Amino acid sequence: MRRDVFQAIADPTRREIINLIAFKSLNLNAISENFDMSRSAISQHIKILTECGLVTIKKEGRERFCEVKFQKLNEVAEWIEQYRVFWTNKLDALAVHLSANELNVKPK
Amino acid sequence: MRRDVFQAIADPTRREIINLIAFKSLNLNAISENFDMSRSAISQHIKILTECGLVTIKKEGRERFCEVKFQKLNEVAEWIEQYRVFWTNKLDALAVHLSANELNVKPK
DNA sequence: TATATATGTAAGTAATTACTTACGCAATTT
DNA sequence: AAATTGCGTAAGTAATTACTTACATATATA
Repeated sequence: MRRDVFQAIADPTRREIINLIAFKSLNLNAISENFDMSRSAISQHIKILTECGLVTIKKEGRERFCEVKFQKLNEVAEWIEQYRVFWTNKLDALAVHLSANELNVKPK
Repeated sequence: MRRDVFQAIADPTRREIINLIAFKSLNLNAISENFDMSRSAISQHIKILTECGLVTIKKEGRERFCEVKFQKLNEVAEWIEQYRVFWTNKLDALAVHLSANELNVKPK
């Protein structure tokens, strides 16, 4: 069972969940109130998010508050950032990139 | 059928394909030589990548050369960048972010 | 022209995904 | 103590995914 951040954020519901709890930790019921699906479905999405480390849960009595571990997004950010020079017009950045990588531009 | 960039890059094989053709446009056979799966499977991955706009195909005789349209990655980059301030230590950046958004920090 | 090459696609399949309802359990409230 | 609340999870299901093999088509080569 693959459980990586790329797969976790592939689902639009899970991205919405992250948006929702980005600024404010919420418990599970509060999260599911924002969606047109069962609490159980949300619970299962949260499970996937915690399994890949994107969300952590803090128990408070019978409630579970979910919060985002943003640094996990860095895995995705880094993968994308290596290509940013190709879609911006900053050719200076490309030059920096190339020299930083000592012109080792061969893939694989 | 969902066909967005988030879903396209969720698959590790497709990310490898992008890595492979990032610096050098390759035809389909050249791409599949790098993988332990059938040419047909790679062809289907390429189809998904083209359907979401991440890859375009240029015909040359009987060959089809695949190249990455990097700016499509911007959709993902932007979604992630909004959270970058939360995982870097740059609190100045956070301040800038907050003021830039006029302190409208409520999700949804 | 016959053959080889490069590719697309249909059909089939096993595994995975994204849900649902039902149930159980722990914590809280009455 | 009994009822309510918050949550996790099992089981079932329909749709999707990631492959496979087989076949069709267009282009290039002998």
